[in-house]
Parts: sequence; C-alpha cells; structure tokens
Amino acid sequence: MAYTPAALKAELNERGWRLTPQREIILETFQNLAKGEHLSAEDLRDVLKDEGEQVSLSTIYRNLKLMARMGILRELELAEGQKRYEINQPSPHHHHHLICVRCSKTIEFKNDSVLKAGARTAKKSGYHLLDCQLTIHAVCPTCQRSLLPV
Amino acid sequence: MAYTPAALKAELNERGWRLTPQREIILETFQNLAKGEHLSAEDLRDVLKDEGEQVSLSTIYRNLKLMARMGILRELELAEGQKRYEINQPSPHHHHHLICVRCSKTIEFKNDSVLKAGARTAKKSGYHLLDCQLTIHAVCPTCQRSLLPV
DNA sequence: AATAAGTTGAGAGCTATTCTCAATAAGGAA
DNA sequence: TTCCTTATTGAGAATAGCTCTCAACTTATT
Repeated sequence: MAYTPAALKAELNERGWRLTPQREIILETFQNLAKGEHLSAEDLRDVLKDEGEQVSLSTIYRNLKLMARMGILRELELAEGQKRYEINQPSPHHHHHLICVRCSKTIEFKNDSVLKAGARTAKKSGYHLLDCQLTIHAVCPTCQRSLLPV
Repeated sequence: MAYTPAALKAELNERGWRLTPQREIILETFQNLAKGEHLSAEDLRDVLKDEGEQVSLSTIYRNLKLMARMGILRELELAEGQKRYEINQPSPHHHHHLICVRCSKTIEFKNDSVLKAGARTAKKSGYHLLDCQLTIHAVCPTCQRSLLPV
C-alpha cells in the first residue's frame, strides 16, 4: 500500500539526488500520521525529537519543500502564518478542506469529481499534476454567532 | 454590475466599521484591474502611488485582510512567498488556478460544477461561504523539459 | 458642533523561511 | 572495497512578508 523507502530512493536517484536517513525518517513520519493530521516544519521537528531523531530545521524546511515538489507531500495553508504538510494520497483517500477564516477550524471532505476535474484540467494544458486542492474559505457556525469583529 | 462604494459603506457600517477614502480607492483599484490580474500588497501600494494616491503599507495590509474576510477579495497564493489578491466574482466570472510549482506560470480556468460542489459542502456544514478555490499544483510543459533540478 | 470610537501612517517588531558555508556522507566508478 | 565527486546536512545569520503599537486624525452619530 505505502510508498516505500526504496521507491523514494529510486525516485531521488533518478534525478541525481540521494536518499538520506533524514529523508527516510520524514517520509516515514508522515506515513504514520493519523488521518487528518498535518504538520508544520516545527511540529515535525518536535515529533522527530520526541522519537529521538534530531533533524535540523534547515533540513526539515528543505525536504518538506522538496517532497512537495515531487508530489509526495501536499503543502497546505490551513491557518494564517504557516504551512502544513501531509502525505499526498491518491483517490480513495484524497480529500479537500473547508476552513473557517476566523478560528481556522477545518473540516476535511472528499469529492472525487473535483479531483477528476483537476486532473483533466492539468492534462489538457500539458501540465504534470502534483496536487489538486479545493480549499473553501468560510465562517463556521460558532464564529457566525460570535460578537467578535471580522 | 459592480459592487458600489455605497454598498461597501453599507456593509462596513452594518458591522460598526467605516468607509474611508483608502478603502474606497482599494476597492476601485481591484474593480478596474484587467481580467486575470492580481496584486500583492506592495503591488497595490505601487499602483496607487502611480495614480497619485499614497496609502501606507500598514493600511493596505489591514484592508486586504479585512476585505478578504468580508468575501470581497480573494486571497491567493499563486507563487511562493507572498499573497496576492483579486476581486471575488460570482459564477460566470468565478475561476480557479493551475500553477506551475517551478516557474509559477499560472493558468486560469472555470468550472462551475466545482464552485457548486464547494457551495454545497459549506452549506452542509453550516459554514458561511466566502471563497471557493480549486488550486492545482503541477509542472508546466516548459519546466518538464528543463534540465534544472526540482 | 460635539463626541465616541474606528482608522491611518510610520516605524519598530516579529517570525516563518531561506541562505551561507564548512563538514559530512551518499552513490557511482575503479 | 576504496576512492572520488558532489549532494546534503547543521548551525546560525539573514531576509522579508506581515503584524503590532500608538499618537494623530476621521468618520458616523447625537
């Protein structure tokens, strides 16, 4: 089922890049994440530290970006101010996000026809698809009732 | 057709806020933007300066955020490192973005069924819809051919 | 016209992210 | 295996987009 370290190595080497312990650990960490969880760079650093794996923030930032550009991770902006990452999974697990712009409460939802429409659009323009994100910005029921401004 | 200054004033006052010349100018500027154009905070500052309207960056940042949260503007992340804004238009003009993660070349496309699916999803969860963005991250044909890494 | 409260501008401050570079290690070649 | 080239890492400095602070000013209301 899962994308293996060997597959990661093959894909890296194909482009002249290398498999390092750090990259392997990062991939594994995201694969073991509970459904619906996503990590910021600092989150990942802390998770790794808890597991006794020290990886520098520089390396984490570099590899999150790299793996997103390879299509292995998805780069999400669920709340203001920091990017979060999660494994980029194919169709039955692929999902989108509904986000409250005030409190950042996020709901995941699936919609295969949107994914298909995205893939079709990319193909039509000759683009190689990496990730397809339907992001809905809205105000959640609680914040609609709140008296706080904005 | 367009959202008028009076409508902006009404909507602001309703929430206890005020219509200022700066807010009116910002709205007008986005309404006069060519189709497919979007501005970063600094872009907007420069455009306004060229028109002889000096508005501080603080004010610009504040109002871009405010108007996005009101649903008047859409906040886009088309390239790394900075947010861009455009008018949030309804159905016949509403569109999505296909972005090359390497060179940031962006193609706009329309898909009403995606917009409808987004609206339906928000409603189902009781969220008040502000904006619905299908963002496709991909590699454009030119960058696929390029020998540059990543 | 007076008043209360929201807004602006200038610059300081913040912080997520990127950059720099010496030390290290991966992968291919011999 | 060993060597060699070159990608990668780690630590900290640097960058930059954005937010915060606060006095001065405006807006909307009475």
